[in-house]
Amino acid sequence: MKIDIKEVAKRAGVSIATVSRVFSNSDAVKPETKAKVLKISRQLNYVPNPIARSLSKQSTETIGVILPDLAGEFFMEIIHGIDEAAYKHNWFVIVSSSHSKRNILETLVEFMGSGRVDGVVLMAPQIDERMNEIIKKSRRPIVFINAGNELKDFVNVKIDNFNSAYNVVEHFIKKHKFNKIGFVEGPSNNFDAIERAKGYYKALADNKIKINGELVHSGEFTVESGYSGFKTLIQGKVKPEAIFFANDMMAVGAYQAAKEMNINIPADIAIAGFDDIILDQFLVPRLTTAHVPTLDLGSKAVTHLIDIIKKKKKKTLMEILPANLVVGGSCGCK
Amino acid sequence: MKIDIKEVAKRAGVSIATVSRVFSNSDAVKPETKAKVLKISRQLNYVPNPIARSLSKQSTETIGVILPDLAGEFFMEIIHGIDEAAYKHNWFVIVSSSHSKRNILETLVEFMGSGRVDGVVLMAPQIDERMNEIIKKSRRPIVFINAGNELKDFVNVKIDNFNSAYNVVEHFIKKHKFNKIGFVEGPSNNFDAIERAKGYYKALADNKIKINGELVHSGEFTVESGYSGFKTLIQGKVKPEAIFFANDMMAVGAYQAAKEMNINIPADIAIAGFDDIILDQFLVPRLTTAHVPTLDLGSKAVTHLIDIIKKKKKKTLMEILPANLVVGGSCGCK
DNA sequence: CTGAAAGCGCTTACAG
DNA sequence: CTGAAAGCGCTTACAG
Repeated sequence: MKIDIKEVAKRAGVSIATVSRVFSNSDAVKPETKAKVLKISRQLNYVPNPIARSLSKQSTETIGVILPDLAGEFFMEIIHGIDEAAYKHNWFVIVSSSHSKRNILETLVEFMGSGRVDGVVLMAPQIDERMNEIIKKSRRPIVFINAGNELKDFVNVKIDNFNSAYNVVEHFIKKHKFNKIGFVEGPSNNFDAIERAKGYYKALADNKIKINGELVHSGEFTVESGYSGFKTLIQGKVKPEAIFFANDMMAVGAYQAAKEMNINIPADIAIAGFDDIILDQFLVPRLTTAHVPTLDLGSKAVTHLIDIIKKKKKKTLMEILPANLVVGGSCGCK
Repeated sequence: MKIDIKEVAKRAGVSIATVSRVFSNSDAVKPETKAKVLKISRQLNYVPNPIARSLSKQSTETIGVILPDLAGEFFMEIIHGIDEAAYKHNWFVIVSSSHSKRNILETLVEFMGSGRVDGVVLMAPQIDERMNEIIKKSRRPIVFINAGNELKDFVNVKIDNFNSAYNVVEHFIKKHKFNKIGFVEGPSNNFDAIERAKGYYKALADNKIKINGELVHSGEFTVESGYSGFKTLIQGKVKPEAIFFANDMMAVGAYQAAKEMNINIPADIAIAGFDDIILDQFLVPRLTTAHVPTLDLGSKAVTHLIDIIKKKKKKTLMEILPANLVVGGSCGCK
């Protein structure tokens, strides 16, 4: 037996409009009537059909999430944050990651064109021309996570790469009195990597430490590039006292290289990274790094998105979350 | 300007029924008519509204996924597998994890009662009475991941804990000629842990190795319990040649303990785990373990679910995926 | 406080 | 091969 609003209305002796009002609990309904409807509903195990409601209200109370890839703990935590925030507001989340077969663009079009979601949280490593067009044309709000600075007219929640990197390097300088500090950069087209590099240079400059090209090596955010970056720097002309890796995965590569070369961290050389991935906790000594608050990234994005949808006012906002310094043993502390 | 089926129909000079047919591409439509509709649609950027379609067809082409918790790489990969499989079939995925505030039960009721999803993939650590009732009453199909054996009437995709654990232990016996093999168990109420323990005991028995209670220690699947389990066994009366940990996190604890105690793995003692978490790859030496195919777990579950929904036949099936042995250096190989 | 009725954007059996 | 019309299960402006 199918239980719909009609059935409940019939059994409660009221119209479907009244039943509807009871469940949207906005309009006034006489308490007795309400009680009766609720009682019948419970008996019948009735739950309003959200699909029908969505069609009628022209809103789904669902947000779409588009991530570049569903692998990796970083994205996992973002989804976690998103899910938590959405739940608080009683919203649903549809997740979609881009695979080889499906690109971000396609998913975005799908989400935007259809009435399936009321808004989208988008994390795209880079925004190209076509994507930009879709975004500009879009009627539904979009909140970005960790996008570049080019998106002036949107809400963008991101990490403070610059200052956080600055703080890591300054820790080396102020606390440990190092002045030969190596740096293994990230990919040159990566937004995060660029900001982190700027932080490194600025920290040196502010502390009157001359920048030495011998101490800087390019990397790719991979374990391997950290491994080779470490070896190169350590065998270079200028021997660094410390090396700052633009992300933790590269620092992991450094641990491997150090082990092979019988170099002790931090006695022989200090190390720091960026991200605070779970793996760090298992490194011996623990890696000194900047903690990226992934969970917050997700939950803030959702909260902003729902605000925009509900209030229907277009907001422009850049929220920058700090990545606080996490001091482990790899820098020489402890 | 709102673009709906009516608008497209008007501009293409056909009825909405025809437009609908073009997009459901089931019914025959004259090629020229179809081309015309498609052209107009493209111009207008028209995409059929899936909400309206769902209401009309009484099916959503969306599956709900309920996981005990959205944290941890294990679940991440499951979602990844689910998402991939769903995408292949052009279905959507709504994810929901249980938090402190929301339990699995509540989410299940929500999914089942409403017309929001056509079926559910459920991963629950244990199935209690109330949950069982909901499950039994449910009209929509449910596919379980890693549930116990009690669910005879459903599709259940799971890991072959028993045989995989057996293989790990047998590797110690056959390949390395060990006969003093320690074991750190998982939680006693955990289904996976129980099966893995059985595998350990059976491998010993089949190889005529006497079971020695001194060599078995209880653990909690945590790093800490692995740490203390390792210490206890290594300082026990019977010194083990090898220790099998019921999961990798506990083995990680063993690495830490070994380092502290200046014990070399595998020279002084061989180690093996179960799960093949990402962390393993960074352990030195790499951990020997059983690889749990999480991705497959997710994708198989979805594929079964969609099959059931589409064919509308109730299926009962227990699909058991092997967790193949991954040989690292921790057992003494290499 | 409540009901009749139009409407949300589709699908599909029926008729032609 | 195509169209008119009923229907999917709700919401909500309007009238009372």
